[in-house]
Amino acid sequence: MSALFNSSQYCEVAVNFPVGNGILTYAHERSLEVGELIEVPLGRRKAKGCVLKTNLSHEDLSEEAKKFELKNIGDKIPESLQLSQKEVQLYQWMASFYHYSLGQLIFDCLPKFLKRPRKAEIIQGAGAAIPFEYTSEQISVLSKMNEISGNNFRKEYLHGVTGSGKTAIYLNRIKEVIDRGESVLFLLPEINLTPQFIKTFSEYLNCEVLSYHSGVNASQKFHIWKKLKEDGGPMFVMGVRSSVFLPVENLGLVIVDEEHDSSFKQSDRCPYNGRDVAIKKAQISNCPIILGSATPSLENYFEFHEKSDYYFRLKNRISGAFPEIEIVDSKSVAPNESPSWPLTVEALNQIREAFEKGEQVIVFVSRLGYANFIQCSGCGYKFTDPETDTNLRYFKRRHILRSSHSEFQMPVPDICPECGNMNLMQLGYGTEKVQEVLQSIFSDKSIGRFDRDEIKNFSDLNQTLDEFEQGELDVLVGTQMLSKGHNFKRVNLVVVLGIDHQLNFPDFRSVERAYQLLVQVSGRAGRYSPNSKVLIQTMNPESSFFETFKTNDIDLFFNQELMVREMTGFPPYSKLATIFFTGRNRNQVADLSIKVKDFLSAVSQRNGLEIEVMGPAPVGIEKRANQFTWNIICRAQSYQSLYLALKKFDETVVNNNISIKIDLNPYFYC
DNA sequence: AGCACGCCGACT
DNA sequence: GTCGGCGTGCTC
Repeated sequence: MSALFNSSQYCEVAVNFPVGNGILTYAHERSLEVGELIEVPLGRRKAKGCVLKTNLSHEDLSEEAKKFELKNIGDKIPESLQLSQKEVQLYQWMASFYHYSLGQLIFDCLPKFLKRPRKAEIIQGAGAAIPFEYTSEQISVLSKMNEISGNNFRKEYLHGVTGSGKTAIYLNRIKEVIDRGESVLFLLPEINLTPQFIKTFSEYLNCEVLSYHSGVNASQKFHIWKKLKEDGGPMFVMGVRSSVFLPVENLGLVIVDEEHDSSFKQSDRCPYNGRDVAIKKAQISNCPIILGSATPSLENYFEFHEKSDYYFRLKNRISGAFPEIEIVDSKSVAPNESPSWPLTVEALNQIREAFEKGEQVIVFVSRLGYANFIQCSGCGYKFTDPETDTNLRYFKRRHILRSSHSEFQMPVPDICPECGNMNLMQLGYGTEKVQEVLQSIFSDKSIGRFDRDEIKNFSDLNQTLDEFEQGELDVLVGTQMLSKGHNFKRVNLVVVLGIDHQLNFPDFRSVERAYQLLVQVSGRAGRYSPNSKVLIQTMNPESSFFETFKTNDIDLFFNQELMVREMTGFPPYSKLATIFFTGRNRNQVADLSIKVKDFLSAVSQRNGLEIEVMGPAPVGIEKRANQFTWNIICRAQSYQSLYLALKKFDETVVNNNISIKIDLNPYFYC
């Protein structure tokens, strides 16, 4: 150690604050390691930080850093963890890709540090032999997978229709990695992380199995992090989006199931996509990643289909058959004229027939509650949420009006507060209404509901699924929650209501989403029968969308949709980024949006980046808790040009009382 | 994001 | 006279 003179050493620290990239320079005397979590002085307070570079000399510093009288770092954060080189690398990539403060990102992703964390449940897998036979199609896919040499990073895609046995393929691949002593990270949407699913894996894997989801509390989460840091033994970790940050050592395989699912996209804080971060994580760990789905995202279909050697396909169901698709014109049933509304006569007849055959029925409805909103027939007054100005949804059993966009709720009023009229109309329908209608028509049957309103936790979920399994329920009326994974033995009729809402949603992905939803919902019918049906009610039965859907040919759909995207210039033929501006003063928000638009257009022009900047415009819910939000949308041919322009923007645009958020690869286009 | 400074309204 | 409202500005 050269202790002569005041030859201080310096370090770069990613500090948990939202300005720029969040990286600041400090002096340090004690020895420091990259990835250490420390406290640093920031203005008149202390902030948390993560060490990025150590032992820098004065010459190593940037001109910017030299202008400051650099302060000394503080102590190590007590009870904290230390990040590995690979973790730091992943966060650095994310911060740069998503244009987000590195320090803030790290502390957003890490668990809360606690003195005495409560133990989380870790299951010891039984390692039983797989008792079922693989089909010839599964064997063929597995042998093609085995032909690929090496355990290095590569992106694989497993595209298998619903009921084709993707899980068995995963299981085979996972077993192989565990047997060689490495760990596996398996990401999936929360609604698919069912107890049944966890049980399946723990039965056949000969290692510790742990799951990470919203039901795991902060204390248990920290315990899991510590356990993973200390124990490099083979482990099977399955979890939701945020599990991608778990410090799994000796990672040998990453799987992202239901890759297309919107729940991999985070919308608040750093708006990352867990699937894309998982790809980067696999790359950093130099191991393969498998993306899987019955309904690939168009972006990934475009990337893999007929382009990749690692695109694998299962086209047949293990048992049962694909359901017949019947499109029914719902214009025949007018609201409030028929007691069966919103169900058509055709739907009711087929439900009755299913009952006569001793079968069960699933009715899919796109919305919750009893009515979408309540309106006064006298003066047209609508009951709205004071926070967001959106219509309040009517929940009959709870006797409340509730907002879908905030916590606001109120008792159902008897009279119109504007004109005193007592005739308040209920408009639109949701799951609760459909349940009531079915119950009144089939009074000797038992109609259950399966939505966020009714199913609040694992135990509700298990109970309702058990009741359905046992035949105590004849019908399940449900939302998206019903569309994934479940394997019902006696369901050969699925009725779909409200798909028009999905199709008419003003977003370039609305058709893709509607298609994915229909495929997933259809996947619940005919898992064990050659004769099953999906009945779809729509106001546009002649639409070519349904013609395509009826063919059961997903390649046909994808090719049509790709043509539309190419003509309109949307992803995968372009890359998008949305920039949000939020502030209390509407004019300032609008002015800054315009300034930034002009700035980005000029940057693009000057550097030949060919970026199209659309907007600005207020967002769907412009005013929220007294804050206004506007956005602009940037469209480019490549990530590179988008990156360059947004980097210039980060470096140049300074704002004081308007907060700015960049959403790269936004999921919603509005 | 915090946190302090600073300049105007109404309270013991 | 001072307590406190939240606009403005800065953080290695």
